[in-house]
Amino acid sequence: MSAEKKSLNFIEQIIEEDLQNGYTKDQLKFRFPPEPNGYLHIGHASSICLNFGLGLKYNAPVNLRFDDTNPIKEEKEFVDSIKADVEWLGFKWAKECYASDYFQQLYDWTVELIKNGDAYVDSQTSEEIASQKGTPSQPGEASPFRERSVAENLTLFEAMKNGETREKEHVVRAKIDMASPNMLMRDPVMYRCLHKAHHRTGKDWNIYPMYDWAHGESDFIEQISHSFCTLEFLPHRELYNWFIDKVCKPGEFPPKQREFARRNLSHTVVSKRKLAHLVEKGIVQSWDDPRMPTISGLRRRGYTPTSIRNFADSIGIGKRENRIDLSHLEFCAREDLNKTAPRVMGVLDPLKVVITNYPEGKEEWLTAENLPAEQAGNPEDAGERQVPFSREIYIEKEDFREEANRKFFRLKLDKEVRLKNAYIIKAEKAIKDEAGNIIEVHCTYDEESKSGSGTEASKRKVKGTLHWVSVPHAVPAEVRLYDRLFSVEDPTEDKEKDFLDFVNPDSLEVITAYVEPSLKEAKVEEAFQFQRIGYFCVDRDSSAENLVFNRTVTLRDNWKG
RNA sequence: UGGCCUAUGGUGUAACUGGCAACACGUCUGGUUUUGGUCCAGAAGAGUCUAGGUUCGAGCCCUAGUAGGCCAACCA
Repeated sequence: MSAEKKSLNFIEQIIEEDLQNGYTKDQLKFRFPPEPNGYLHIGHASSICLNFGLGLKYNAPVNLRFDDTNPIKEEKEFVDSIKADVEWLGFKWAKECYASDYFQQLYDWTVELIKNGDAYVDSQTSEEIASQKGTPSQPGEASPFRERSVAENLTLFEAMKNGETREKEHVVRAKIDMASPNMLMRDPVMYRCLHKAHHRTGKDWNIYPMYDWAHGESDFIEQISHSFCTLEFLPHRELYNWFIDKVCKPGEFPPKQREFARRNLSHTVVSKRKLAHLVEKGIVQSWDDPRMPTISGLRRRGYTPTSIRNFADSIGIGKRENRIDLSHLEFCAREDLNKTAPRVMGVLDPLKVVITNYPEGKEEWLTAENLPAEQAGNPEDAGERQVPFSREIYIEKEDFREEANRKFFRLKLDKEVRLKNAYIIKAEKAIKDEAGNIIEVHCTYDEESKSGSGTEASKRKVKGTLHWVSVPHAVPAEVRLYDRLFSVEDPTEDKEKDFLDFVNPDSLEVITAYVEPSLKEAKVEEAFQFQRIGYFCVDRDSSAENLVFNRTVTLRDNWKG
C-alpha cells in the first residue's frame, strides 16, 4: 500500500468536487454501457478500466449495461463476448442490465411527455424531417405535425406501439427548439417503428427508443451518479439533461454525463466499423485474430489482463485528440510477461551445429531454471526442468558468422560461446553447399564447462550465450510471427485513401520452428519467453500433434548489429 | 455562415486555490548479467500554439487570433 498521492485525472476531480458539494459516497455509482453490435476493443478497455477502476477506488457499484435499443444491429453473440471480455479483464459488475429492460418505463414516460406537450408524433419521411432540420448555421423549421393534438398523438403512439402502423410511417419527436444552435435539440426523434424481433424482448415491441431517449433514462433508472462517455457525445449532454429534467421528480437524483477523449493506438484502427470491415474483407481471419486490437484478439495474441489494465491506467484519461504509440502497449506486455512467463528455448531459423568431440549417440538432460532468480519471487514456485542435449543441436542462423568484429557476441570461427544451460563451444568449421550457403557448423565443446557443474571451466567468462535445441529431441512447432497491422501510424489520416491501403502485407509470417520437448505439455493460452527472442503463447489452434505459438511481442533489443 | 471542445518534450499524461515544467514510454551512455532480456546508474529532449492583457509573478486567469476535432442518421 503506497500512501503517496497520485494526481487525479479530470474525471476523478469532478467526483471529488461533487463529494465536497453534497454527494455522499454511497450515491456514487457507475456503469459501462456497450452496444452489443460488435466486439470490444482496446479503446473500450480504457473505458472499462475507467469505470470499474472508479468503482474500485470509491467502493461503488458498477453496472454492465447493454445499450440494446436497435434490434437490427444487435445480437446475443456480442452480449456473450462482451461479458467474457469484461470478466477476463478481471472486473465484476454489480448488475447486468439492459436498456431493453426499461422499454415499458420509457413508454410510460413518453405518454406523459405527450400529455404535457413535450413530444409529438411526426408523420413525415426521414428525408422531410432532415430537410427541415436546417444546418448548424441556419435554424430549422417546424414540422406541420408539430402542433398535433394530445389526443391524436396518443392515439397514433398507441397504434405505433401495437404495430398497426408501417415502419417509417411515423416517429415520435421531442418538442424542443427548431432554432437551437445545437442540432440535437431540434426536435430529436425519440422512437421509430421497427417490426423486428429483439434479442431479449422478442416481438413485444414495434417501437424502439433512440439512443438519446434511452441512455440517460437508463442511467436515471439505475441511479447512476456519473455517466462517462466519449467526447463525440458532448453535444448530446444538453439533450441528456433535457430528458432527465422531464422525468426526474423533485427530490430525485439526476445522473450527470461527462465526456473524455477516446484513446487511439498507433498502427491500427480503433473503430468497430473499421474492425468489422477487416473481418468481412478477410484481411484478418476473425474478430479475435491476434493482429486485431480487440480485447479477444489481444488475449489470443498473448496479452495478459494485467498488461492491458496497466496500459489503460498508465495512459491516463484526457480530453484531447491522442494517438498512443504501440510501443507503449508492447512495453506493458513485456513488463508483465517478464515476471511470469517461464523461459524456454526455441529456434526460429535453424542452423545445425555438430559438436564433433561429443560422443555419438550420447544424450544428457541438463537442468534449466524456469525463471531467472530476480524474477522468481519464490524460486521454488517457478521451479526448473530438464532439457536434452546431444551431439547435434540447432542454433539460430543469425547467431553464427564466419567472421565478425568484436561487437558480435555470438558464434564465429575459432571463438567460443556459451550454450545456455549447457557447455561452452568453439566453432571450428563452416560447412557450405555449392552456392556457398552455410548449412552446418562444426564445433568442439569443453567437457568441463557444463553449466552449474561448479568447475573452473564452467565459470569462465564468455561474452555470448546462445539458445539452442537438441536436433533429435527438437519438436517442430508452427510459429505465427505477428507484426503491426498497418504500416503507418494513422491509417485514417489520409482522407484521399482508404485505410485498407495501408495494411501491412507482412503482418503475419508463419514459420516452422524447433522447440524444446517440454513445450509438448503447453496448454492453450500459456505464455512463454523463448529466450533471446520474445514472448509467445499457445494458440487455440494448437494440438498435441501440431503445436502452434503466437508471438506476442519480441524482446527489447538494444543491439544495433 | 453558427455553436461547442481541445492545444504542455517524439508519444501519453502531471503541475493542489497563479510561485522558476514532473512522471512514464521511446531515444542515447555506462555498469551488472549463463537471455544484446531483466536490473542499476546517468544523459539528451519542451520553456507550455501565436499576439496582447491582468499580476510582484501565468502553462494555469482575460481578450483576440491560429490549428485540430465534434455537431444536420427513423445508428450508438
